[in-house]
Amino acid sequence: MGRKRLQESTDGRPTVHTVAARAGVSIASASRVLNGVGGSPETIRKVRAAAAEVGYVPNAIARSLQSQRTGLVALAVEDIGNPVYVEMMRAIESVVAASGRQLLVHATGGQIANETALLRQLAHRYVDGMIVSPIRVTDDHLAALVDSPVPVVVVGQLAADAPVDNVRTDSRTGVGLAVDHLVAASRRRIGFVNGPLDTVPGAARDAGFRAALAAHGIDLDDRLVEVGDFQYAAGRAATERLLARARPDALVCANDLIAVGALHALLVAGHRVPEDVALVGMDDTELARMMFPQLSSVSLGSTERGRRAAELLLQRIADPTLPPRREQVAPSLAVRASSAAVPDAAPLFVSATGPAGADLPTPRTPEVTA
Amino acid sequence: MGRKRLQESTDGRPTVHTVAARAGVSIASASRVLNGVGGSPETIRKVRAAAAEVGYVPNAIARSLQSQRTGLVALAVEDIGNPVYVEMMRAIESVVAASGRQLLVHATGGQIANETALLRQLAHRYVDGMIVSPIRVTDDHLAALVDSPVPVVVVGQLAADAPVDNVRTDSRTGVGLAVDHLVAASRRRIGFVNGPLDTVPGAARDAGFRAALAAHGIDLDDRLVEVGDFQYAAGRAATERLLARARPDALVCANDLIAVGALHALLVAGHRVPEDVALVGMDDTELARMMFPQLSSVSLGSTERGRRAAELLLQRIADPTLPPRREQVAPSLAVRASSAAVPDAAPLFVSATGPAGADLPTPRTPEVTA
DNA sequence: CAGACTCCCGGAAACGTTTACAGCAGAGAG
DNA sequence: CTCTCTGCTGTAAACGTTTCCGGGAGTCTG
Repeated sequence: MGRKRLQESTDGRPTVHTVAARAGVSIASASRVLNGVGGSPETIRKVRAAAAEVGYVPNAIARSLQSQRTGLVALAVEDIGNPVYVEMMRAIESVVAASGRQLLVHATGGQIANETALLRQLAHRYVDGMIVSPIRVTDDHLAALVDSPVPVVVVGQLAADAPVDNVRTDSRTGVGLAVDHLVAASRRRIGFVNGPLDTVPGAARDAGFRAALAAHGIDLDDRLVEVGDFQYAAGRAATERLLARARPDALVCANDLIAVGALHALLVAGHRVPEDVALVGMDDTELARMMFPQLSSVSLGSTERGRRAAELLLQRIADPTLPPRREQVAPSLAVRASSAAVPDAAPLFVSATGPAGADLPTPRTPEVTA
Repeated sequence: MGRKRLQESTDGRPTVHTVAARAGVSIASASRVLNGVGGSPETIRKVRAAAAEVGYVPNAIARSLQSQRTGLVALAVEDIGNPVYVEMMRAIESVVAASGRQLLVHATGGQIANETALLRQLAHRYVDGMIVSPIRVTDDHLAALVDSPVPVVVVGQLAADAPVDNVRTDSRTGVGLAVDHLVAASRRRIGFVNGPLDTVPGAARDAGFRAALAAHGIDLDDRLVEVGDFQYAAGRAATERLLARARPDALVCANDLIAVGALHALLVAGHRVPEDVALVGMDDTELARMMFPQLSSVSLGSTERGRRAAELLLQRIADPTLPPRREQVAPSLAVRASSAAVPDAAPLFVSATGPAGADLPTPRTPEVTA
């Protein structure tokens, strides 16, 4: 038997050397066969057999070191519990998988240190590229993005001159759609439950809300504005605070999680939705359709943004010399039962009536692209 | 300037060679300084300066090839949109992060081919270990798990003799808790909305439901059992089918997503929850608390299972010779408004009454560990 | 002042793979 | 029969890092 220089046969996993020795060929031939390129029938047979016998499995890291690519793409979002990121992830995944790569998701928990550390660490070549959707952006952060060793695409607002591929939407305008819709439905005491103002989306949505009210000549009543986290619990608590001091006839929420919290707070407090208070969320996630009544929501095109981000990333991986590009996805409004303008005689929120026809007032996702 | 043998200064990224040459030291010294081990003050200064000047960033892949560890741990679940996995992920993440590693999440989409492929591919050393929660397990699958080149921990039911670290719960018993609770509340026409029977959890829950009814001497009415996916839409559709042919006074759902779908179907059909139909979900996720009324739910200890799985994995990574271990987490029942036994005079599902005290009937997660 | 000890340094090997290159045998063409 | 071409093979270099090891300089001890 050719036992010339086998690797540690004691515990080490088999390498291409092991297979080559066992098959009685050189490592070059073994590698070629294992990669399906070249090799005589006899060699192929011997190598295949040897590989199977020792249970050879190639070391992807060594391969990557050689090929300079890992076939992995990462997505970093702050909170994987937010369904909007799930939708985005699904869109990205389908594009990425189609290119033969795999998608890895990393939750940063929103801590900025975490996110920069991730960028500096993960991007140190473990992945071929990365899509990141930061909710806070510092200069430090931006610097890490710009001189990342691997291609990065940012989903979300970014400084106009940042030399980074960027897919954005206009949530400022998005909030405007919600306000327009509510005003058209004769609501005037429109409240707003927002996320933290020191975040990029929080700030944009606040600006959008103020601008929209102004455009309709409505004075902003500060008691109708509350701020919390972009989470369910915070949304519910913020709404409770708001309801304790004001009497809105409509509520715009900065995302669907907050809107669900608001809905809960409203119902617990005995308000009818939409009769007493109309409710509009944002992001138009599956969650909005899961509620009863179903929630109107401003779509920021998460799926579309995810798809485009993935495409930008793949293109940049293919050609790193491309100039930075920026794409924009327009918001739209999905009107559902939680804000449908209905006559008082036909309340949408039925609780103890007959079954027949009760489903009617809950329209199936009528998309009003305003 | 010592321009002896710099790497391709044209486009290639700086390597430790670049830094060493620029600092006028050997690559060994450069590496030592960059790793913070050894080096004279002067050398340290020179290397640090050189590294900063060229913007050196270590190649993690090369480092991993040498050290045989990547510092990455993967979690593979079928559907990242299911909040139960989000909870599990959070628990795992906190343990993994504490060990200085990073967690990557991969959604398999439930396709078994996908999952085995992932195992065979990702586990080819890109990660130091992997936690996987399969909902279907074939022999092929099991084989891939057993001779995975990296440590694997399975969350979920597995053949008793499978030599794989395993954290499980007893969802069979869990369903029993729900049925016991409903029977105690004088419900007798108890329906069941399950996931696919060819999945491990689906089969276990089906068995649990039948056993529990039998234990209470209740004959199973097949019209009260429906099957769909473990998803919201499927749960809603399945419940609609069930309601079209039967008249349950309680519904047990195989997970919270299904339960939310069932709630929607019930409310749309005009049934009051819990007066007309009591509802119990499973997994006790955040989603259950987000609903109105809040859903009772059988906790399968997702957080606990995630934590334990992560600990098992870290221990196995530290010592791969450990014998396979199996841990079990007991289910418990969280009773909330959707199944609270209340006198008819004080309906839980208030829809248009005053605000004061209306929150009372919605208890804050009273854990009844039966 | 000699010896032992400490500290730092550079050369070289190693991790496991892919691949450029050259050698070699066999086959077909002239 | 010789020349060329084709197809396969093995040697060795490369990817970028860490680390073992031997050597040299300096310091402390006796």
